[in-house]
Amino acid sequence: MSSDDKSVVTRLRKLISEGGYQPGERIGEVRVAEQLGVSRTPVRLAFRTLEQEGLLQRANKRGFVVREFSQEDVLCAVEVRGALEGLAARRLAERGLAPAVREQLAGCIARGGELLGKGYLEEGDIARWSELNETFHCAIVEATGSRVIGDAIQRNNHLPFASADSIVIDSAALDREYQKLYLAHQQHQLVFQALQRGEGARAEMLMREHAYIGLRYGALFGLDPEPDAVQGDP
Amino acid sequence: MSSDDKSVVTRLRKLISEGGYQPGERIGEVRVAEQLGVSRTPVRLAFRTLEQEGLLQRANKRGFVVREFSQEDVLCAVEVRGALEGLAARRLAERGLAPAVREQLAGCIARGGELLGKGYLEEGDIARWSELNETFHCAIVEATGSRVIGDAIQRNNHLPFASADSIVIDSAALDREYQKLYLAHQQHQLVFQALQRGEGARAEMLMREHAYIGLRYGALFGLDPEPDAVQGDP
DNA sequence: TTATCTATTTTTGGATCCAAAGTACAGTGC
DNA sequence: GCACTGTACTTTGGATCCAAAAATAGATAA
Repeated sequence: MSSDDKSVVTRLRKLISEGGYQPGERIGEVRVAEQLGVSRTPVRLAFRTLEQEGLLQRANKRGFVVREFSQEDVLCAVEVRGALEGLAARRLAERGLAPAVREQLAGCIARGGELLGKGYLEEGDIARWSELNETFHCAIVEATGSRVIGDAIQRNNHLPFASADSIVIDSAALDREYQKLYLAHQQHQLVFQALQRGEGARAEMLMREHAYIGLRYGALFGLDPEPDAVQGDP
Repeated sequence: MSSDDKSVVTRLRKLISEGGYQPGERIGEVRVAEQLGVSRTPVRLAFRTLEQEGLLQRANKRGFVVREFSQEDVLCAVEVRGALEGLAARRLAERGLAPAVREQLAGCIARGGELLGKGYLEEGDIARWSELNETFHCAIVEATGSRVIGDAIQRNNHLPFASADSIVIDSAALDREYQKLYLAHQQHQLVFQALQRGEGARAEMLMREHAYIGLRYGALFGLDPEPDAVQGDP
């Protein structure tokens, strides 16, 4: 009753990640069902999905608790993504870029250059970057052909702060965020270069390093010296 | 009715991987429910879990189909495991081996040496190797501390032919399988050496290469020149 | 003869009901 | 006063029921 008809899994995921339930807290079916205005059945289904995604954890033979993520876990998730996207990039470089993919990646980079060419960042730019960044990363993964790597990345991305577009946060320091995005843009260009030249190892390593951008690159520009937000809202 | 009380997910996973349902085939709730002697509810729950694991795939807005895996998919899954276990090994090497872990790994290697020391392979040896191999790999992953990498590997392992102990098959050519296992044993020793010395990059690369052993090493010993079993029955 | 529209049937998704397992609380005995 | 046990309540898991959506088959018209 209380909201739109987005899938229960999505809504519950959001509910958890926005702090509706604290990490480590027990999460009950009935309460969630009431909160989402549905019966217990879809909630139970969603619990299983979220368990597999790693957001929920089976409590001692009895129900689920919200999984808590340490700094270490977030780092691991980022490194996992780096490893997997690196793998995808290497495979793509080794097999050669299909023209369509080449086009798509070039398009992303062109749009990125446009976006950052004016030398500063506006409010809407963040969303635009996020979108093209997403497209860039997805294009590389999808070009792998097989869904196996993509699925692995997808599952990992459900963990908090693991996905590729959990970068820009501090919209009060847009000037410094600009520098970070510019560096990201340059890394995209380098990855693209390596992919075009068939430099598999280089593409892989660039992609792996690129994964750290949301986690370790803030320090370069005086941003978030110690990021301590672990789960949930920006 | 028709079987023991193992979890529905496990039984259904086995049912699928043993060819009860063909890859690409639509899988219906009612039929599975009847086959397993349970109601539709637990089957629906299991479907969601298996969907996340990648064994099932949503048919366009209507039910599920059994996912089909190409040779390419199997290769991808193996490479994903290599990338992730490599990551785990690197982290472990960089952080140093805790004495307990060192002990456990050394134990695995000692048992492996014992097993292969006699120069040939007996029937029960395969199960023994499988068990110690499992222990070795798990120990490295678990020593990472964070569950994130372990979960990612675990999920990947549910894909057919992806897990670390899908190696030995041909029990009619035990002599040649012996050579493969011996090479695996040597690789374990090298990984252990690298871990002890804190050689992160080496440990990672060794582990990545080691992942191929179930897929590409048969050719060295005149085994399975073209493995074409993909999903399910031999 | 074929294509399209409609009706029936099949099947999934959601809600409710029932049983079983676990937990908490209270009472009693040592 | 503390511990143990029994009972009641909470909560999950499984089964059944109902509705809605899609597929299939049939019929009619072009």
